[in-house]
Amino acid sequence: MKNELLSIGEMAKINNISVSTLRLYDEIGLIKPCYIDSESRYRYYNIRQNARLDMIQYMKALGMELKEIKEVLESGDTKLIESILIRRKKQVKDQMANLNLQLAAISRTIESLERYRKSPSIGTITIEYIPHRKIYSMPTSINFYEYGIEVYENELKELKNSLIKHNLPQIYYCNAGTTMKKESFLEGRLESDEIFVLVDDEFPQSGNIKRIESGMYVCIYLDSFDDEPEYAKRLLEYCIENDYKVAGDYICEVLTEFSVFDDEKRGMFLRLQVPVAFR
Amino acid sequence: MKNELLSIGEMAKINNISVSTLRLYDEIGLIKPCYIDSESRYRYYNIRQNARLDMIQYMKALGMELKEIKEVLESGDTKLIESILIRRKKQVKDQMANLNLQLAAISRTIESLERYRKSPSIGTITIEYIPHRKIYSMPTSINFYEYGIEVYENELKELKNSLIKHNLPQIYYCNAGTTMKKESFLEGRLESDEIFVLVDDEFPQSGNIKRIESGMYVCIYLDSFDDEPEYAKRLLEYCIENDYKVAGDYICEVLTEFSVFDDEKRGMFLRLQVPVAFR
DNA sequence: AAAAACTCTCATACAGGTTGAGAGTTTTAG
DNA sequence: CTAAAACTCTCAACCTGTATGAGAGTTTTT
Repeated sequence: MKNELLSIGEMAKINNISVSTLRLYDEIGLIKPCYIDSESRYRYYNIRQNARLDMIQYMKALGMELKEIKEVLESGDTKLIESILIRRKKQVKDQMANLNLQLAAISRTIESLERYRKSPSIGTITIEYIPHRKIYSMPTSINFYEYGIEVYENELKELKNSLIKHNLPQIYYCNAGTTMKKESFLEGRLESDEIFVLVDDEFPQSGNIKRIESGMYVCIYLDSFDDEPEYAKRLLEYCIENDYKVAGDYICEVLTEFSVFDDEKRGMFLRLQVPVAFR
Repeated sequence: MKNELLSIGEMAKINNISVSTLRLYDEIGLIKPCYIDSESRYRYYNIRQNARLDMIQYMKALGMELKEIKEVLESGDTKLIESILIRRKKQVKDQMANLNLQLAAISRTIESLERYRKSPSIGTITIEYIPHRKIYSMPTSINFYEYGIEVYENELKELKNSLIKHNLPQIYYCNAGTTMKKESFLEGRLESDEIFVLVDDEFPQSGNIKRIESGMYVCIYLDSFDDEPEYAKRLLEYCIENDYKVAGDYICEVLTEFSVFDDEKRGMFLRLQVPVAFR
């Protein structure tokens, strides 16, 4: 080692960086060794070059790309740095907003899984208080009860595309459901009305957002769409037998949907529900 | 197109995903087309497969890796999903903490640049109120005024390594500085005392953190370390001439450091300062 | 002078795709 | 029915910011 000159390994060590990273930076011209032995091709650095390397690491910590860093270092233009930083600031904010959504979605999913494990067995009928909910919904264009799962899938796709088109976070797309008018339900006709996804309070307000009021609901649990007609019937019968007055529209809510068990069918856990009033 | 079957392009379109991504998912076994024409090798999907694709996209939105998603889908174990989600939750939180630091650092840097542009010309002497500051500092092991920039660089490196060793965010490493005892300054001896980086209030408390009190400071601006001795002398002379009583230790503060203009020297903007009391 | 430690170049791998070439297949228009 | 348009196939390369490793050469230490 010549006086004042640092080998690549030394330079790497004092800067807490790897040797290969230094070689990469040399290659792309971010920071070139101040001397290269013409015979051995060994790279040698001067300790003064730390300043530049610090700057590189600092900009990297700010989340800038190597390309941008190079550009900035080459131009020597503080205006350019600033504009990149301002852009970056926005990026970071977006990322944070995104992570917040993710976090909320993860929590919801974990809760959903817990509920799945603790949920009553298929066919159980309960009378429960359900807090108010917000939904993002669209009217169904076809009554999918008549046409089967394919049509339902299509409607769901459209709902999803609508989310995308309005630039809304798709991450909510997990707890979905459909509604049916009270009248249809009471008359035993299966006529889909709306399809929706549940959203939480942070969801941006928009035209398609509705609120489902809190209240007492009579519910029945099941695990397949195929069984919906039969279980809806049971639900209605139960209401009549027990003299509950149906007070609002019928909802078929997907509590948990983990299609991990089967490739073709939605692995589901559903709760059919109607709000009731006590006379 | 056969009835009920979707070509890869159609499947891609209704799921807002690219054709090549679908091919990739096929290749890694995430989702296989339900039918492949044995002659043309064209992939065909069933609309029911949307369920699985939805799940994949949902998990992706949760920040899971494709590998993890595959694992989960193959195992069909909700416990596994949950453990991955819990791990992921922690990751997301860490990332957010990181982004918060980044955001603060970016803001500081933008401010720093603004200050740089608006700063007085070299040699200007000012008397200003400076709010209190927090620093992360280490005593200098050698008086680098005697040995020059290389030694300073080394000290700075050690400070940085100390940050890393204590697992502290390196992102603060931008506004650095050194201090000198009041007595040394008054006697015109250049003797370095401490080297530091400025940190903000969110910085984790630790043994090396000190507070520099707010107050009135006499300051002189310059743009190179090399000029420090001369400008420190001028600062002292100014204090004496104007009968300001030096009330504390001397600080050499790096306001802006953008070594974009030169490979070898720190492109700097410095402010030498001493707190003063009015008699 | 030998051994240990270091460095060189070149190649490969990672994730999660995107892009493109060149060939073959299906659908549509006339 | 045929030609053109649109689609799809495979295979390969590219992106970022490194990490890892092979095999050869160089420097430092013993």
